[in-house]
Amino acid sequence: MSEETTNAPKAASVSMDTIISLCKRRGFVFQSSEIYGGFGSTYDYGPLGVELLRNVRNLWWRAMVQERDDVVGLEASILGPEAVYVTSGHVSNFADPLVECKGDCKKRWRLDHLLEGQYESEYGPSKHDKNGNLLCPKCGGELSEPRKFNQMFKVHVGVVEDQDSVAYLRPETAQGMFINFSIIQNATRRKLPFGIAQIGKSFRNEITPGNFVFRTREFEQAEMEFFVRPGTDDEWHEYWVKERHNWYLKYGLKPERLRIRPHTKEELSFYSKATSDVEYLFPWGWGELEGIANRTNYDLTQHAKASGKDLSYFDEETKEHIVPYVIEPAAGVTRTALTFLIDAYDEEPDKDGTRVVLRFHKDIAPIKVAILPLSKKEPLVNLSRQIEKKLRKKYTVQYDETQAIGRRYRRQDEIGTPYCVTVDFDSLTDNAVTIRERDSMAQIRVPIAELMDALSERLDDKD
RNA sequence: GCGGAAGUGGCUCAGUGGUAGAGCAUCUCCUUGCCAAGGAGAGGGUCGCGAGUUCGAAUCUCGUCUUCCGCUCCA
Repeated sequence: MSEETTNAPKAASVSMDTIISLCKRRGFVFQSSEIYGGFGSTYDYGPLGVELLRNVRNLWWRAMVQERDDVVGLEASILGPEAVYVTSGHVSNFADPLVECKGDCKKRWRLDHLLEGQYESEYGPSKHDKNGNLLCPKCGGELSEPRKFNQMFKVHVGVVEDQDSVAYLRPETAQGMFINFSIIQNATRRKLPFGIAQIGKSFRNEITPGNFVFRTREFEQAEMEFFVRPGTDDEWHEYWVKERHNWYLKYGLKPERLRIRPHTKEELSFYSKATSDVEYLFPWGWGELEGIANRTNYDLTQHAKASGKDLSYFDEETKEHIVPYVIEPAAGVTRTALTFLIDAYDEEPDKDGTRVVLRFHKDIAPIKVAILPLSKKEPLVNLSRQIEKKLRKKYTVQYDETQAIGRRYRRQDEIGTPYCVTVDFDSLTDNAVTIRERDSMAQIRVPIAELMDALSERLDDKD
């Protein structure tokens, strides 16, 4: 399944420092709580960043829900009772017991993996001291007491401290779909196969967040649980892997920087029968954009057992109760937005400098059109403002009148605006303006009366 | 969390004991000006935060927060 090419694919040559700097300078995304010294692993999205995120969400929602008859939406709560996450397995499985080498190498090991001998292939048979205690597989050093790293955020609900109850911030949006499966199935009268989709924030107390917004403790997921008949799950799994791969291609990610990678047995999650990742070649290497997992009937079965509620599906044709299998495409919204940014980044040599362009797909671009009067003199400004007002009803627009026109084009290039509309002195007499295209820098003259149609032809989907 | 490196205006960086500089960016005015950096001017930092040493600290010490690279984990 993974696409091996003869030429090794090349990651974007842009450095993360460049991306991080651009993101802050132009108001895409930046460190949160900066005036207090910054707060680890949290980021705030500025004016351009929110538009970018919104585009990612909307395009995902359109493809996954609105354009399909077999998927419906959901927005479940972020707070959940302990029972949900005990049942889902997250309370026990999301707490990795780790031991640390107190010797020279200071490496950390997962105790469970150590006990199962998972490191033996690399480091040889397990080492023990004379009392039979395990030693560091690498250097033979003494190991620390195991410590648990629970990756879920535990919160306390209730105003009276000693009577509060434990709740968790969801570590994935998926559980909302499972625990509401029957309600939604009844409400929408959907027959198998059908899916429930949700976009929202999830929280994981990652041991090591990093790579800018790639791995953060608070992140946004776009997940869909697709319920199918047992026995058809493998086909559907394959279907959704292709479907999701194509989605990224459609919005312009470079094919050679995308690949599908099936998980090995060892790395499968506790709930998964098979998982394939859509991976992107980031500046720091391959990283997961989206995981498409076959979660089997694990979650519905567990929740049915724990809650005592029947979560099966009754098939009218065969007159039997089925616990559906689940195929789950789970994408990261924030991660996807970052990927579009990195992938779109381009520098081209210029007279004596560089032109920085974000070559966003038109649907991804935060700003669609910029209105630029050639001069700040009236009546150019007035005319430009009139055009701006009209375009704002349909598109995200920026108006800019400061400094030289060439510089303003560059500013728009740097934030990936596909089109600039320039109003000049001729516009006053010929009632026409210039549309300048980002990638080719080509210009065409169109009558103001036809401007909206001309832009629509370029920016809107044609059916 | 552990090991290593770092934290000076929006960005990149200089300044290593005497109360902060540069380039770029930003803003204003001039320039009838179509692909950046022409002219004149302006705003902006107390040097991550806290404490200590000192007559005096961005510059030394300690603590703390944050970032980056590894270990681990995942959308």
